[in-house]
Amino acid sequence: MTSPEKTPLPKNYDPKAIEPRLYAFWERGGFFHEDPDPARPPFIIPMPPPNVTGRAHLGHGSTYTPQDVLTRYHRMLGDNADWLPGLDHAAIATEAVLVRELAAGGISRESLGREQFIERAWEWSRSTGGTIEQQFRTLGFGPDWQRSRFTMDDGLSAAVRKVFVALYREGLIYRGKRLINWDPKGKTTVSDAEVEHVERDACLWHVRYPGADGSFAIEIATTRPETMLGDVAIAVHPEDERYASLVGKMVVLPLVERTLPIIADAAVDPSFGTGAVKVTPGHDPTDYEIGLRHELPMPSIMDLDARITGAEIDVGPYAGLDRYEARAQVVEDLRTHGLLLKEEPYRHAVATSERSGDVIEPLLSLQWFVKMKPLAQPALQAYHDGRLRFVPERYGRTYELWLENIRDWNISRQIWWGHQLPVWYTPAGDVVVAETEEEALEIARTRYAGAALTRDPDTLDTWFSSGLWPFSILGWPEKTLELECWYPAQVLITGWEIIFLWVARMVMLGMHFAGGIPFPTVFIAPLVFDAQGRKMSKSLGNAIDPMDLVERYGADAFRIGILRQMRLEGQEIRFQESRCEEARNFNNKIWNATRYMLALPDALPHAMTLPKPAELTIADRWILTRLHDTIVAVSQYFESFDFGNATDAIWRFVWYEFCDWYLEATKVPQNHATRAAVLSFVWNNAMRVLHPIAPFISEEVWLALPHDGVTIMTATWPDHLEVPVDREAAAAFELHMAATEQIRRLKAELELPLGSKPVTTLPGDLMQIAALTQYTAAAAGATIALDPELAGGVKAIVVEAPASLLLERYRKDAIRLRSEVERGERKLGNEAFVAKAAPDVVAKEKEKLEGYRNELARVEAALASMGETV
RNA sequence: GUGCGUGUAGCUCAGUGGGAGAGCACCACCUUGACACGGUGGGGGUCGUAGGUUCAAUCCCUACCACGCACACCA
Repeated sequence: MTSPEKTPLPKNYDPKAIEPRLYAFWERGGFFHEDPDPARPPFIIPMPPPNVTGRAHLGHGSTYTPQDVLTRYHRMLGDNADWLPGLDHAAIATEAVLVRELAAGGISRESLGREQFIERAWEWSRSTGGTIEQQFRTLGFGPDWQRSRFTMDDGLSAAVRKVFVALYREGLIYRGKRLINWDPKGKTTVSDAEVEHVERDACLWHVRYPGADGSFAIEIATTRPETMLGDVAIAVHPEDERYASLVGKMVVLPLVERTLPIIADAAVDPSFGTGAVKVTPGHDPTDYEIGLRHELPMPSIMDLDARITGAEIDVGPYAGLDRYEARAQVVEDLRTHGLLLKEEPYRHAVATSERSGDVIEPLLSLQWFVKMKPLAQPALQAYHDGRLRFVPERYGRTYELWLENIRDWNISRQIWWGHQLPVWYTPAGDVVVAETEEEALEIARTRYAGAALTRDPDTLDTWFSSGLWPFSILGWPEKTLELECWYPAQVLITGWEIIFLWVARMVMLGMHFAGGIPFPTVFIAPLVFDAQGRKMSKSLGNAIDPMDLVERYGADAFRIGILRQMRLEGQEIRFQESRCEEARNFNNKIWNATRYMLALPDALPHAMTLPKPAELTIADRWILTRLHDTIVAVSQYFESFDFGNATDAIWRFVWYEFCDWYLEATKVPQNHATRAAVLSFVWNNAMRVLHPIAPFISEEVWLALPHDGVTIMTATWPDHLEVPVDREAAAAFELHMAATEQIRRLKAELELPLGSKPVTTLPGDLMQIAALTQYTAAAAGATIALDPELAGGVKAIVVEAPASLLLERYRKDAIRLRSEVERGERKLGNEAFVAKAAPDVVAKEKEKLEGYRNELARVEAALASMGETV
């Protein structure tokens, strides 16, 4: 391959001029696309499908960039690598947007009708759904777009129905009246996993319940006085002596004058409040459990609008009031009756809907559930026997704990956008579950001798369909080649906040239906917060749009910036935009190093042609050795998901080793003969190592230099075995580096004048140091000279300068060296140390002491010669 | 309440049982065959506190303090 034409490149790297062009080139070339190939090891990552309504945010930076990095890395390794993208229909979020839009036009969901509503939802999904995928392209993410799936696709919907019917027939899906989490704002149930307990300031009211026989009264404490309308008992702890004599007696429920029994139940904490609690099984999870144990009635006093209703039990004058109005009214009436004993400020965790933010209302309702224990068992087993592991490991505990305490999953939602339950009812109320309406009719005819069926209006929890993701996107239940080759995937990458909602459910459903764990490894990426550790949110105004960052610094800089902030054990990133700016500077550095190479008079030879080993200089050998080590390190960091260290390793190599030292060394005449070949070789390899992290600039540079192939995307991952290593030469060069730094320091401290004429009388290797330090012969009465006797291993630098300048320097050195010598002597004088420490540690200590003593002797001699008493 | 994580330079964070590190910020100097989105040099930390193990602790153990997070039916 010939050297590309040497056209001058602009001085600053301009990502905007390059990134869109390269992305289009990749997509047009079909480089992201892959077909199953049983002959090669698979590397599959199912992309967590972003909400169809969503937009890219910084969280995608920390969770999706690693997926792109690993996919690109494994593609270069030659694996059958594919990153499978898609979109989630985001039932509640989408429905909420549409309902809001309709309301703005004065239309209700019901007046529009289900069919129309769903048509709108489809339109809306189609029109906005492209946004996030386009944004992902801007970020350089390269999933296999041709395989993109949507959770409402025909195929995926069929899988959903199949799974539902199968679970129902196995008895793992059932319908029942249970206490569920009602979201009054979203007008739907939500699962336990979608309920968030938020600390809020509230009030604890102490209320007096008079005894029915008038001989006593009992005081209870509650945060929800309005629910007392649904009270069915008072409960105390069985061993609470204060109330032992009252158990079995009756009290009168204030305001509505119902008599309630006093019961004993261990769920009551005697130390809290008064030790006596009101029991409202229809509106509180604890009370519901107590109600079940004691076979208490469970009246509902609230409807789906969270208004008080007297439909099931007498609620006095409160019927029709909103729950908060009712609370205020009840409190006021209690006060009027003298039954309110105390009001104290109280801070506690309130159950809140993650989606709508509204306070959850526990309600008794007839809903559909998945029986989780039988599904959880194998999923736990897989974790325990190591088939499934988490990185970092501690997240496995989270997974384990949840599965051990798992409760049944409420899957029916009262919204329209989503997978409608494949459930029909006969006029008599018989339940028919089938994959299609035809099948349902058939069942109804044969089993119930009727054909009039009404379909259940509810839809499934969004997470039900995403729980099938790793296999539904591969064509399940059809026996496809994809399923055969690409299931299970190799890794799943996501944030810890959806370990329960999504990860655990994929494991359970995958094991149950697809024949095994969906992925052996789950990498939990850190979540992104602002620099103060606060969650990024629109309302706080601290949210950073990744598109803005790309605009300012380029996609590569965004990726590098966020990857460098990822630490293996970290659970959060306190995002600093400055990291992206630094990364932009880094890219500019790469760009200019490339410009330097292209501007050299030497033609850059083919990238894989190195000079004969004997011809390589120590600078060449050093940078090649460092390249070798960098390839090994980055590969290992990728394999262990340590993206922060991987990026740092490349950064160090490119900037501090290649640019700061090697490029400078190529300006020294003794390195001229070999530099073009070594530069070409090293830079070609470095770009390939960089590519998974910074796909654009690595491609642009790689294409600009001698290379094989059409795109770096399909180039091979550098093989460290092809990079010559010479540790001895590398160590020698490092001595030169140390000497160079020493001289620079002296020059800076002594403020010696700069010049441009290199000294030519120094022996071979020292020339290099002289050149790197811009060393010049005597000027203004000062000279720095290298001790030529020490050429093999530079250890001392002779400085001649005006005594006044040197004196201070030597005094400082003497102080430092004396303390070092003292430290060493003390350590070696400690018999226990010499006797018990490892021999090599002792030997090293002796060597160090010796070195310091020699140096000190030199300095003291110099001081003495200047008339200083030492 | 239980569990987990974190506390190292002004900031964000690496790191190791044997002389404390990086980037940014700061100070000084420098336009040297690419880069001022640059180069060179420098100042700055009792490694949260108190004990313990060890010849040796920033690192291991214990307790405590501070912060963050998850789980939990304290109404």
